[in-house]
Amino acid sequence: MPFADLSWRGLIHQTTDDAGLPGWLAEKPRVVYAGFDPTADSLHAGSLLPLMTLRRFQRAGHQPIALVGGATGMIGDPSGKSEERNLQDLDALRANVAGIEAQMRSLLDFGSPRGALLVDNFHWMSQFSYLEFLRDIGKNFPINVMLAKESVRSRLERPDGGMSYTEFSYMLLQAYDFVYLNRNFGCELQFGGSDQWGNITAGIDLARRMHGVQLYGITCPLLTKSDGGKMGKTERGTVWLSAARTSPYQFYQYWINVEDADVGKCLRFLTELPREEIEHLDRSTAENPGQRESQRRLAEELTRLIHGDAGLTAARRATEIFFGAEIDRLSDSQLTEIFADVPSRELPRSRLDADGLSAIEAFVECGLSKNRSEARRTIEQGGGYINNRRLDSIDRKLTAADLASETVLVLRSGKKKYALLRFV
RNA sequence: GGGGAGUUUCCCGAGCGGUCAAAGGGGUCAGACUGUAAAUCUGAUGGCACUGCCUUCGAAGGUUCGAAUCCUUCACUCCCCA
Repeated sequence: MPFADLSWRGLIHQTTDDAGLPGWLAEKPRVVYAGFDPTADSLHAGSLLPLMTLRRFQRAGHQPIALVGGATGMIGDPSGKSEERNLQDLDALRANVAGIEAQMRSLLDFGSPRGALLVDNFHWMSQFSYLEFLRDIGKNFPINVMLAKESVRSRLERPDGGMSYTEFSYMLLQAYDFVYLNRNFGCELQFGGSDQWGNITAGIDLARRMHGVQLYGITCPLLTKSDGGKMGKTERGTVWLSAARTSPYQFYQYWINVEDADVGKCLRFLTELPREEIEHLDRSTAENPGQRESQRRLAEELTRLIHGDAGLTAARRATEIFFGAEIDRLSDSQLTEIFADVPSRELPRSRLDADGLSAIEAFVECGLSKNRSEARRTIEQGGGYINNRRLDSIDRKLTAADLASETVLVLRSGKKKYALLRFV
């Protein structure tokens, strides 16, 4: 049942047993694992795909294991990476793992009897001595097979090519993870992006050699944008799942702005919307692209999933206001939350007294205009707004009556460049 | 070592004694249109106390009522011949 679901969603790139897997999965609950990199204390948009897939398996009655690579993260997977990773120190890794775990709790059920597990391969990898690892694990890897792996070959073929012995060993570690999870948790299926194929099959080979057991692997296509860029990156950087790093508003906006060409794939890969609804949304995008129904639905689903109903409400409210709704009688805390990403500046409250602060000065003070000439120009051309109300005169003076909340004035230049002035 | 060309406002690039804050293009900023898209169109684009004033055309001096434009020296860049 999950197989058919994964299949129509386009999530199946390769499997180790096309014919057998659907039946094998339907037969009884299985244990599935996918790996995550602990390179930061938060997961990012790119982690959503494997995470959602684990969630699909769990909902279909299987037991998911999320493996964070505390050990492998120290090494770095050479697949598709441009350069060798900086080795991270232990404390940083520990903190990262803790942050990631907290985020996974909202997507996977860790509580019930056969609930999801979160494991860190540092726990078992750090127990090995070098000699033991070579003797027990290393001897099972023929060098010629390792060299033939895509991840290794492509690296060696590059003009600036080459990789360290450490990176070369990466696949042994990931292979052993699979064997370890099989032995200790009965895990029999590994899921990953198509770039993980070599590492997954390495694990399957190792299990067969060491224990004579048959394990399985599924890879999914990489989630890329139609223009070749990486999904989950903006000009301002990575889209994180942590609200502290990427506000719910920014997160929501990222998905709202997904290209028409990519939105169908995102709906299939990242949401749990049923097939009929997604197909309906596809038609809507084709016939009525201006409505952007698909993008709205996508942003809504993902924001709710990651940031909850409260996060979604906040993101929507921020969206309304960012796109021009008049700002009136709000509180400082509401404004601060909505405009969390906007530059702000404090001025003494006395500046609003008497004749008040000229609009031109306000634009310069908050940094929206470099100098008075620029501020004058912007306002003269109809691009100056206070609390989202267009300024109609360059002589406009601002007083306490213009505050949008207790102490805040919201300035805007053009369509969506905002700044705040706080009067304290 | 000899000969030649150049250095202009954010960038490219015109200007070669007054009408030059300096053409044109790019970029940027606003406006219109629009799907929070792309494209397009319009306006603006040294500063300020903004119908006026001040500071800019490699640097410093000089000629002139007046210089980005002429002269001198200096600095840097490029090309050609040795």
